Amino acid sequence: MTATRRAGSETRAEILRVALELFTERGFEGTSIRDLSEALGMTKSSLYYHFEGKEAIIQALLASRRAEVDELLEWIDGQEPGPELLRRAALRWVDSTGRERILGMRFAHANGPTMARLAAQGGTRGWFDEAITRILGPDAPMPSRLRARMAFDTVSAALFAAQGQPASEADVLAAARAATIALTAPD
Amino acid sequence: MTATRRAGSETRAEILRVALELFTERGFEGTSIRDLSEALGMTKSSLYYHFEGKEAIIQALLASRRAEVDELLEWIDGQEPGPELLRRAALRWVDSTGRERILGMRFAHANGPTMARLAAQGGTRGWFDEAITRILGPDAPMPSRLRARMAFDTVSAALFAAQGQPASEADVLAAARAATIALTAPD
DNA sequence: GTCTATACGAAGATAGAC
DNA sequence: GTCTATCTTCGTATAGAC
Repeated sequence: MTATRRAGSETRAEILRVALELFTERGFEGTSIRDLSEALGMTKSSLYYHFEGKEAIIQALLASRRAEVDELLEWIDGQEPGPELLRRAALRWVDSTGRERILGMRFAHANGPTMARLAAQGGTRGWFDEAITRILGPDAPMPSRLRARMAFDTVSAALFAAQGQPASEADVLAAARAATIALTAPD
Repeated sequence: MTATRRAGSETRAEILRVALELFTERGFEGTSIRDLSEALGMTKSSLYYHFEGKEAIIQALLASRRAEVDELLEWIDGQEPGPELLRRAALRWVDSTGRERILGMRFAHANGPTMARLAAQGGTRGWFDEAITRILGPDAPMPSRLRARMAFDTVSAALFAAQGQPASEADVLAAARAATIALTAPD
């Protein structure tokens, strides 16, 4: 935030990268600090130098995800409201999906209970609720809200559908895009 | 299978019921044998009398899920192939969703890595692949396969979308049904 | 910043009495 | 079938040297 500082915590970034990978593959609870430190080629203790604990790592992971949703919210605020805003917003979200976000989604998917727990305390939950309320208005009926939410979640759904399948990332994103369009078709 | 036996394992069923609940809420890895036995009002040791271990419990849970997919496969085999079979089959699946299956889906969703692990060894993975191959034929391109799979998975997706939302089960099923229809619309 | 060593509790699982 | 120990392993976390 305060511009230039010393280079310093490159290790931190590396830890986060590997943690995201392992937590996604084996789940948060299924990954021990041991596993993580071994994958990083350092000892557990060194890990504790960089992060207060396992919990701090997942929180840091979440924070970087949060930024993307904030960007979406800002974009929505700058748009003209209207019946096609939902599709435009959802497609914008889907089309801006990159490697990191895919990993984040796989992660979220692989860690349902953990995410729910963090949501309960922190403020994870509601990131998208906020977006949907701004698009549909505060009085939209639940079925519409659910359908809108599903239109945003198509990448996650396509990822799920592709599990165990020889599907490329491009296949997944294409399926997601098509689904978003289908789910936001006018009645 | 061999018809009437002594009443016996009513406890087994009770264990499975509670296990499904806890594994779904807290995740498989996040639920200890302790937690489970306490929720059941018995000791860990008693649990071990009924099941060989934690792993055996989850396997039993999976087996009962398997039956429903088999039923779907059989139904598909009895149908006339054609371009609308996908929609009919997917709607049949969605419309036959009951309490138990919803729990099973929440469970699967809450336990991604565990499910993947079981899939790798046992034969979990591929239950739906089989159905989709029978419907679309063995040569269907990947994007079509993914989309078809997503059409079956709408309940799961709607459940995900409804997390943290004051949505009723009816809302969820309605959203799922609408999504299945949208996803199986003819080009 | 990274290491060795270790404390401490919780987890899965078993033995054997009732 | 259910209980009371008890074993062993693994997990998070800390102390303190280098």
